[in-house]
Amino acid sequence: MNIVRFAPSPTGNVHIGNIRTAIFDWLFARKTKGKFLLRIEDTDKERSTREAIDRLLECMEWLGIDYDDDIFYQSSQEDAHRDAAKRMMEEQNAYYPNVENSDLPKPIIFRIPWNSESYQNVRIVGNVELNVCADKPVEITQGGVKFSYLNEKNKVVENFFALAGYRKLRLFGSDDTLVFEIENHIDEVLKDNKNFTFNGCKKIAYERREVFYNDMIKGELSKPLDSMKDFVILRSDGTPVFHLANVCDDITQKVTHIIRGDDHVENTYKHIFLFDVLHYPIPKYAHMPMIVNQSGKPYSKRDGDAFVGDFKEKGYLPDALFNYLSLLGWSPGDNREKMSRKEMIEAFGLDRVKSAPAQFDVVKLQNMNGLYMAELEDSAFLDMARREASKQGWGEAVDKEVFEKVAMLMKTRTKIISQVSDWKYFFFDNSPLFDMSTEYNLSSKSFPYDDKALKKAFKEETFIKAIASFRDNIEKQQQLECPADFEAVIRDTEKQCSLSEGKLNQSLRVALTGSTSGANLADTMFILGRERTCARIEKLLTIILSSKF
RNA sequence: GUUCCCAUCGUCUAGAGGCCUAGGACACCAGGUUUUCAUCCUGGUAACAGGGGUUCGAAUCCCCUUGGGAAUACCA
Repeated sequence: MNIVRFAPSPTGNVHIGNIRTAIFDWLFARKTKGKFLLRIEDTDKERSTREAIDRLLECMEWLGIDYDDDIFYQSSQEDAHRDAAKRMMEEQNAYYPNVENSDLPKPIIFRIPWNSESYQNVRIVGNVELNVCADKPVEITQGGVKFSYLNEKNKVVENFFALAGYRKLRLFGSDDTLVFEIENHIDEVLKDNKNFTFNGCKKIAYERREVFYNDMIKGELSKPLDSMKDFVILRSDGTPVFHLANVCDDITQKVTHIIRGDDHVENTYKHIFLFDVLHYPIPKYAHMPMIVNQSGKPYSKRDGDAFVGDFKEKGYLPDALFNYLSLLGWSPGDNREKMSRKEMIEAFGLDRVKSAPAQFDVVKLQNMNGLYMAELEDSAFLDMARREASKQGWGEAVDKEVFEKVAMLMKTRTKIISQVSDWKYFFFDNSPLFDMSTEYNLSSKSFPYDDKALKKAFKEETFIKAIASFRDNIEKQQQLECPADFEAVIRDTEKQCSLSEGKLNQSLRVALTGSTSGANLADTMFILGRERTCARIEKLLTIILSSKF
């Protein structure tokens, strides 16, 4: 059975990059009928908080990302981590660093294994010869090989990488004589902790090897061993560092597939050795592309906008966010975009995940959200709208029944619930342009005109005259008891002004709402009523005739 | 500095050597929206980063360049 895990560290707010990783892990687990485990990596006690954990859990629940088994807290595993480090020491896969002042507590450092020709993930790639700077010493210690060489730009580059990167290392003096052969002295370095320093060396030669693995998303990836360093696994205070804890826990939790962000590929090369040394088969790896923000930069926890909870706060629907995020770096391969969980699970596969980073686009998210909004039950939508209007500070001020009517009219064209602020033109007449003297001092405007729409709608004088006639007709009209009555007046006015049917719609809409899109015009007028309809037209005429636009 | 990764419209993407005059979605622009009325409709602009190969044929394979990103911690 496949076992995957989502392993966030609760040191801040979960951002969309994190949660997108969780989504892919979850999708993979559900698709393959495996397990999706949640592990909280709280070993950084300074920065981990209970609050962050609670918020994370809340976000996951909101998005419907359910996990199997109990939550696994990494902090509960410290003994296991220390044991593992101890075992590595015993098996000489780890060591204490050489330091002058030996009274201080020492960390434990993991050694990239010297003897790794039997490792399935290590291979020889060729022989290397480098001209070293003779005026700089070549040092060989437990920690690795240190020397300096001249790069292509003739700059001195200092090199210090793990011992394991230098199998068959040979050092040559200025007269090309062999001064040192590492294979003859390796036990002295490894076991007796002996150091070698050579001055005046001219050339260094060794066999280059590399670690490699097959990434389920990115294909075969590799890294030369002479670009890797030994690394600390247990701090001098006895606490485990990320690499150790992470790998130990994956072993404890029997994780089979590690699906995580791109920023971990480099760690993978280290972890492969750790798994090996701990005698555990290397899991399958899949590294997902990062999500970048509007300016094309990677999201960090500092990006306030990216906190998942904020999307909830702003009124996004969880299914919409989930759906949108799943489409960042993955696609089902056909033209489907809006998909149910079931469809996504069925279509999901790591082989279809891209390896290029994806930019987060709020506008498209909003559109996706609108698709989900339209599917909401009327009552659920109404509840959301009421809450939102209250939150915006005007919900209590309006008639409940009218509000309900408006909500039903606007439901299918609401992309995100905060757009209920656009409905204010149904209720209020005050705005910079529409100063109808009502007491209305809310911070946001009720309905400023769309300038472009205004110009377009009244480009021709006919329309100015026509809406004036319409106002006259409405004032005269006895029967105005349903939207159809308004509709009839619109049609009559069109005839009267020799306009073809429907031609007057746009101008009237702009006059009444300030915008080119909205609910059905007659419905809108019916809700506004005779008085306000006339008053708005009157006001607009004043504006136009005084050439304010 | 070193190592590694990435590159199709503004954005998300389709693309497995010939179905590509490069498809879809969002955004944008232009029109239209009386009827049975909205997840409004119709149309349009817009991309294979550049240069070399390989091949009868390249968005697709190889190399180089450029540009972006990551890692290089006693953070995770």
